[in-house]
Amino acid sequence: MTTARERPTLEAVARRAGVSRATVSRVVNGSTTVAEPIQEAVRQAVRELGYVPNLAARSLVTQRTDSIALVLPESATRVFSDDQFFPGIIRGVSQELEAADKQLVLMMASSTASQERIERYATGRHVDGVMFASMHGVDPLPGALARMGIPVICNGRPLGRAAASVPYVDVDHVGGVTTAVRHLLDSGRRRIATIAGPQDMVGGIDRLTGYRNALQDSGCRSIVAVGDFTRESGAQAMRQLLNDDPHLDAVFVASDLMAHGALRTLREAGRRVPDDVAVIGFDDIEIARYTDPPLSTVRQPIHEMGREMTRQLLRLAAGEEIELALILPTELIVRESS
Amino acid sequence: MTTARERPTLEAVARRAGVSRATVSRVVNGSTTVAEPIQEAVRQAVRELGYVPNLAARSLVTQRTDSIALVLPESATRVFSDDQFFPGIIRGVSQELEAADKQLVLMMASSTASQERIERYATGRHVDGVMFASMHGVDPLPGALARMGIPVICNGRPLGRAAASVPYVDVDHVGGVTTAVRHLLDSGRRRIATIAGPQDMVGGIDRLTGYRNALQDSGCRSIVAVGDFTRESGAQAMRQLLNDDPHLDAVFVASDLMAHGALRTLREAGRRVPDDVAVIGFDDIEIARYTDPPLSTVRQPIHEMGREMTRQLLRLAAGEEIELALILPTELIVRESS
DNA sequence: ATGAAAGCGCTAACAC
DNA sequence: GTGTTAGCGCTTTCAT
Repeated sequence: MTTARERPTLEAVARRAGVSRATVSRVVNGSTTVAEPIQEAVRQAVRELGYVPNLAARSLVTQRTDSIALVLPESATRVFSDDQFFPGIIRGVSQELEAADKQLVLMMASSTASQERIERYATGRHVDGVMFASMHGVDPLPGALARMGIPVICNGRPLGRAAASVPYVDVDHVGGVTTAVRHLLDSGRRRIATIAGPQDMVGGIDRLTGYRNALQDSGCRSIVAVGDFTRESGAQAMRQLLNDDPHLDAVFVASDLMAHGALRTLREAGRRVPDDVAVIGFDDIEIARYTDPPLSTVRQPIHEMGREMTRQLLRLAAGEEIELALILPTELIVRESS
Repeated sequence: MTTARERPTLEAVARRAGVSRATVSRVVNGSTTVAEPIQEAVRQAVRELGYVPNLAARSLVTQRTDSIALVLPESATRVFSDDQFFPGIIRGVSQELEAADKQLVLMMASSTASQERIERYATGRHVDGVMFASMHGVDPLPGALARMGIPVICNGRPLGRAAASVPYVDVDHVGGVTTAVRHLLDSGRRRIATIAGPQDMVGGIDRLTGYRNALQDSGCRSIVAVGDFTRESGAQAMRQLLNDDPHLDAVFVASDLMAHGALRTLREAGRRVPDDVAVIGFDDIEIARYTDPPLSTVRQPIHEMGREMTRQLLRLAAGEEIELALILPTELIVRESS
């Protein structure tokens, strides 16, 4: 049943239609310089034989594959958690790729083995370009691929040397956080803590930097706990902060998911939000509108970032020059608690 | 920076090492019939030139690509929701593929355009085989690919004609549900309702069949509401059931996520679980252990199903014969409420 | 053990 | 407009 039945080639179609291979190729690829009756004859032969072009052969000569990889250096468990970052990026990417009629190839890589397989896959020219998102630490792969002449773009400024050579799309973490912390200062808060994100990810690092910058000018001291962007880590970090400074009156949390966990801890500890403690998150995920009280947050355009990243990569793959960095704006969303 | 710098070919490596292309090919592919000093010379040339084999050229001659597609005919939003089915399957698939050193290519297809792109991709021999999961309605693609001689396997019995020709891996929905409903009957319940899954998916259909079968022998009448496997639809369906029969004393819910929603509705309606209404779900997702009360459920081995499906596909791709259907057992998990 | 040579199926000049 | 031809980069007999 699955005997790889002889599949018809261009040659076979050409014979059947009584034309040359070149003509069949033209028709298949939609060239207009073929007489209508011949086009029809070819199409019929294609139909009768069930001909489908062999992509390997095609890309061997065209040097294109019309597919693009999105690499997520995360475990499947993490990618499919309730962190809305991943679906946001993927939807943005899919949308642009669909418009360009390119195929998305999604690759997750947690183990070293899978990283190597991805490297082979990309350097072997299986894809026309590679996008990276949710990167951790100093990843050598983007730089390595770029050096081999493969179009590469990162979501989030890459850490390490790659930052200077691999183009990226990111949001203005520092600006957004600064605005948020200033807002807290302006509303009279003085003991402003933060729950930072993982310090091996650029989002985690930059948002902590933003917090520190904003406080520096104010004379307030910084109070820091670190989470890993999960809800549970937010709850845990909040407990630690309350322990470190029971009198804190505000907290900036580097992700809404962590902020959600932090709200739970605050409630358990009998603190009223925002009366006793003001909370501002980051991401503007759906759930932020439904927490009690609704969460003020810094909105970052994740979906737009996915789209923009894709557009940039396609330009790169088309041989155009692009900017090294494209930074999208963030926006403080203040939600009055009811 | 992204000038697709001339990439070295076998030819170049051969010249540099002073051997023939054939010898380089042998070394690169790990043939043992090459003298050690020559092997070393070749490896050095490969290193110096940064040679990477062109996969398109290779698969043109070998007729293999060493990559396998997993097609999910769902939107990204759905795939990345909190339905734990997707990560379970994907983890199982990844694990087996990794062991076989094959690359996973994940493809989501909601629109017609993306379905066509996937068809081109697979028929164009970009992958050595295709797996389908979470299928809706009668999907012609699996059968079409199989007819072209492409190894195909489905997760869940395909609906329509494909059921007879495309091999699949599924769990024993009917058996599991029957056991569950019998358990309710045995514990004295007589007004047993069900919240069914979507009736365009085999899981939804078969679980409803199981429910009907089990009731048929008992003389109890069936009370049915239909959801779409989401939590919200479960809450909604439960409201309808309570409306249809305020005196129902049990409900079998076709997924734990819907059961979670149903529990909420029951609580809101002032029904005690399990005293007033017994609830049994399906899936045994993590959250079932933490609901109030903990949820009895039918466990299906999703991760194992992903692994088994992959193993079967790899056998198929290797030219072996496989069974048309492989059905994994389900198991009733009874959780005593505290 | 190594090399020569024949393709794999397709596209793209270049002729006509 | 259509056909002829020369590869794309690799593997794999078949000689040696």
